[in-house]
Amino acid sequence: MRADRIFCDLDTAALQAFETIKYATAYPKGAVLFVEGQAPRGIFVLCKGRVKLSICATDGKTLILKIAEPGEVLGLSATVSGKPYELTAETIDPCQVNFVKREDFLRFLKEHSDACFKVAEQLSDKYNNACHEVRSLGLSHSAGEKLAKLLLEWSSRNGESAKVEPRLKLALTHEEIAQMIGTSRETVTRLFADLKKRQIVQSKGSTLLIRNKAALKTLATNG
Amino acid sequence: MRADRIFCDLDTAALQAFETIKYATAYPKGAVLFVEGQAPRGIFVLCKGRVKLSICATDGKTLILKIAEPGEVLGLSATVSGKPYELTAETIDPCQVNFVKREDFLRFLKEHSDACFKVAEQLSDKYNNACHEVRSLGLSHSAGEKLAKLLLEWSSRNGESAKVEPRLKLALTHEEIAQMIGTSRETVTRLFADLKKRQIVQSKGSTLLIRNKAALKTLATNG
DNA sequence: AACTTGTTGTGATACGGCTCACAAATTGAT
DNA sequence: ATCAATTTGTGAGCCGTATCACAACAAGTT
Repeated sequence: MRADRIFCDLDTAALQAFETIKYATAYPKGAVLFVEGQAPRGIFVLCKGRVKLSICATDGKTLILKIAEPGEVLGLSATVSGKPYELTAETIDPCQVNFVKREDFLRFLKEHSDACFKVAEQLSDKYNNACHEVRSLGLSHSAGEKLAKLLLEWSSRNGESAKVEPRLKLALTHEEIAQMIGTSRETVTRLFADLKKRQIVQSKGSTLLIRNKAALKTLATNG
Repeated sequence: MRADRIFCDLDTAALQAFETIKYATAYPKGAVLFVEGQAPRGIFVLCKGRVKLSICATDGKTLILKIAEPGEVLGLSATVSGKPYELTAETIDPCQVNFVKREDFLRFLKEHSDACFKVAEQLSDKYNNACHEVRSLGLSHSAGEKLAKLLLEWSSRNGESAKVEPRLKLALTHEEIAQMIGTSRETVTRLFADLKKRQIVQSKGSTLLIRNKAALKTLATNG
């Protein structure tokens, strides 16, 4: 319920102020919170559900940057800088969201310096992630390398990372996975086929079992 | 001299505080301010000269993210978040830099909320740029498209953008340009040859004349 | 059970761009 | 002016992967 972690450990005055300016809202699956290029209306604190963050080229080609989880603040940098949203946010589950209007939020930041500092930290994190994305995209990892990285990252989220043979749910289609690593759907299908043939992974329904984590790590680091 | 623009329009108290914690330093050409992966020592406010910001893969492949100009604050997000520097900063001119130690800077931010807000804005900008980079890398623009974009961006910096046939100095080698758009040196050479053959650009020494801006723009937008 | 719709598996083909290997042209030192 | 070092120009070949075109499933509908 209280998943707006970022603004949680503020002093009570700030917390109260935040309560008065936030709008608790609910969105169905598939709702669009904002679209890249739009003028920033405000921030969205994700409390429940997942949100797909993506950028999209004029020709329809899409790159999924990340699947945001509860606790994340969306639209923060655009709201702070006043520049257009740099990406598109679309719910992929029913979501609960706290929305704060831009003017309210900016006033809130100026009046509560500890919140402002938290925001700076948050923005640093986002920048950090973006840099990782740039690294993975720019230093031309092969598609196979990027898929291996993605699978390892996913397995580390589910608390399954410690296990020798981590298990994970593939909640995304090959098409979406392709959009996450910047390749085509067919390539993803072929890569999975290859991983299975080489006994590195094994799938039962939508569950994927990593049978050879070491091999996957090798793939993730060496071309 | 007073090129640390970001912290310029603060109240006098903050300004004074900043003066006491900054170290004015000078670096020769080729000096390394920080390396990706290092623990953050503090921020570097670039006052004079240019700094090359890059990330580097284990195999030596390098991607130049940007050439920072005076006024830019380097190492900001790492210093705020405490995570390692996410890129490498190396001077390509003799540079004058104001350095502020991490602890001093964090204290400064907590004591001067307007500075903190400025930092949040600055970080938003950086995040924005990173997103653009992601877009240009991820949505697989062809090498030609990216080069066209780069040339247009450069011509718009020199105040030459208004002119019908902007002129610009190519201060970088083909190799470095290749590292900026994530391709190989040979490809850059071939692309330039092609642009010249098609009368879109023309070069005299290290000066490049854009003869057909419209064509270049077409290249930059349509694959 | 028959159909529609969305996903996945797989071949054939084509192309962009990387690599390798030199040659030609600059640039800078002495 | 000469020589070394760097940068640029260009060909040939190769590899990864995008694209196209279907076939094989799966899941839900009526």
